[in-house]
Amino acid sequence: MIKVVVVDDHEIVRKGIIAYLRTDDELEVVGEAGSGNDGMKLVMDKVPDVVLMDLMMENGTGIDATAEIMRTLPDCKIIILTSYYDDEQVFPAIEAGAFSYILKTSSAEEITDAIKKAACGENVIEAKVAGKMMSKYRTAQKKAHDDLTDRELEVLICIGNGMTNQEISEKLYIGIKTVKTHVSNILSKLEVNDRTQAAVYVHRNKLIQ
Amino acid sequence: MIKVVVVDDHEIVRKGIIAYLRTDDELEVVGEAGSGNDGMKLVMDKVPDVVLMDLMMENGTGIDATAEIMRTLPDCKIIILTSYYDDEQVFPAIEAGAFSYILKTSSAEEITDAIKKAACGENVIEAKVAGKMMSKYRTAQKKAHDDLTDRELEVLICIGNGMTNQEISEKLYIGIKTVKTHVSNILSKLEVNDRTQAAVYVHRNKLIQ
DNA sequence: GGAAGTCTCAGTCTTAAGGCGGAGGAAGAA
DNA sequence: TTCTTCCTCCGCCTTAAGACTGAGACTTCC
Repeated sequence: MIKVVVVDDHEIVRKGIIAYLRTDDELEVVGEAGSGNDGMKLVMDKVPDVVLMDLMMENGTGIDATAEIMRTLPDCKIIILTSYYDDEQVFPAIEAGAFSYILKTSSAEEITDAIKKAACGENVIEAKVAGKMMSKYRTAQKKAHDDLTDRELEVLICIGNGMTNQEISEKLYIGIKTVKTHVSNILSKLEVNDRTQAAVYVHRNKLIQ
Repeated sequence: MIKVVVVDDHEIVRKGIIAYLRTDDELEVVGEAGSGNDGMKLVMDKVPDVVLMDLMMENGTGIDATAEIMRTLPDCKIIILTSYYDDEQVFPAIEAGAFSYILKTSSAEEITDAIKKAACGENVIEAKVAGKMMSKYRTAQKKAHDDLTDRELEVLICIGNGMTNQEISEKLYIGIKTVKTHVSNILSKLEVNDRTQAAVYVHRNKLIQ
C-alpha cells in the first residue's frame, strides 16, 4: 500500500481526488490538509510515501511546504498538482524539491499513475511543463541592462517614465550635462538609438509597470 | 429533487464534485461532460434545473456553452465554477447569462448551497467577484486614445515601438511632414509633451505588449 | 602606488523633434 | 450644396537630444 497525503485548499477538489484515490486498492489516503502549513505538519506526523500538493493555495504556498518537507523527509515524493502549465511557481517548486509535476487537466488515471510511479522513484513531468523548462533555460540569458551602473539604471527608469534630461537632472540633483553623459552610455549599452527606444526597453523588460 | 449537470474538463475535479453532490439527497446528478460542446448537448437532452460549469476548458470555453444554453433554455440556471476571481472571463460569462459565479475555493457546502439557491431563483456571486464588478464599472471610463483617428493610432503604435519620424514615414508611405503633423496631434490629444511620453502611454495602456 | 571603474561636468557640433500657421483634396454628413 | 473631418503636405523656427572628446574626484582592488 502506498501511503498518500493530499494537500489542496479547494475542499471540493480535495474531496474529489481522495474519493477517486480510495477506489484504487494500491493506494491508501492517510491524511488530507487544506493549507501548506497543515499539510506540512500532517506529513511530519504520517510520513507518507507520496504527497499530492496543490501549488496555488490561499495562505502559504505549496512551495514553502514542499521545501520544508524535503528538508526533514528527503525520501518523501511530492507531486505538484496544479491547474496551469505556465505557472510562475513551476520552477521554484522544482527547486524546492518537488518530484513530479502534473496538471489538473490530467485524467484521474494519470494521477494515480503518477503516484505509483513516484512511489517507485520514477518522476513524471507534464510535457508542457517540460517544454517550459527548456525555454526557461534558454531565457536564462544575460539582460542588457545588467551592464548598467546603479546611476545609469536610475536614469533609465526616469527615461522609462517619460522624463526629459532637464527633469532628470532636477530629480537627481546633478547637472544636465551629467544626465546627457549617462543617457549616452545607457543608449550604447542597451544598443538602442534614442531615449524613446530606451523607454520602450524599460517597459518591454518590465523594469517598471 | 434538483437535477444537476456538471461540466468540467478536469476529470478528477468533475468526479470529485459529483461524488460530493451525490451525498446530498436533494440533488440528482443527471449527467456530466468534459467539454463545453458536450455539456451543451447534454443539457439540451437532460434539461436540468442547474448546470455547474467550469470556465477554463481546453477546447471551447464555458462562455459559448453558457450563451447557447441560455438561448434555448432560458430557465436553466448556470452556475460558473472557476478557480480565480480575477479571471477575465468573469464578465463575458455574466453577459452570456450565467446565473451565479462561485470559486473552487468555496467549501463543498457553499457549492451545494449555491445550487439549491439557484434552483429557487436566488443567485450567488462570490464577494471578490462582486468587488471586481464594481471596479469594472469604474474602469469603464473613456481612454484618451479613443479620440485618435485611425491614422493617428497607427502612428502612435509606431512611436510605441521606438520608431523615428523618418522610419514611420517610410513604413506608412507618407511624407515626414505628414508624420510630424500626426505626431503633434497625437501629443496634444494624449496630453503628453513628447514622443517618449507617448511611447510610455502606449505601454502603460497596453496598446502593444 | 597604480589601475580600473564610477560619477561628475564642460565644450562643441549636428540633427531630430516639435510648435505654429497655412492649405488642398477626398469623403461623408447635414 | 455646405460643413466637417481626415489625411496629406509645405515653410519657418526653436530647442532638446545625442555624439564625441576630455577631465577631475572618489572608491575599490591588486
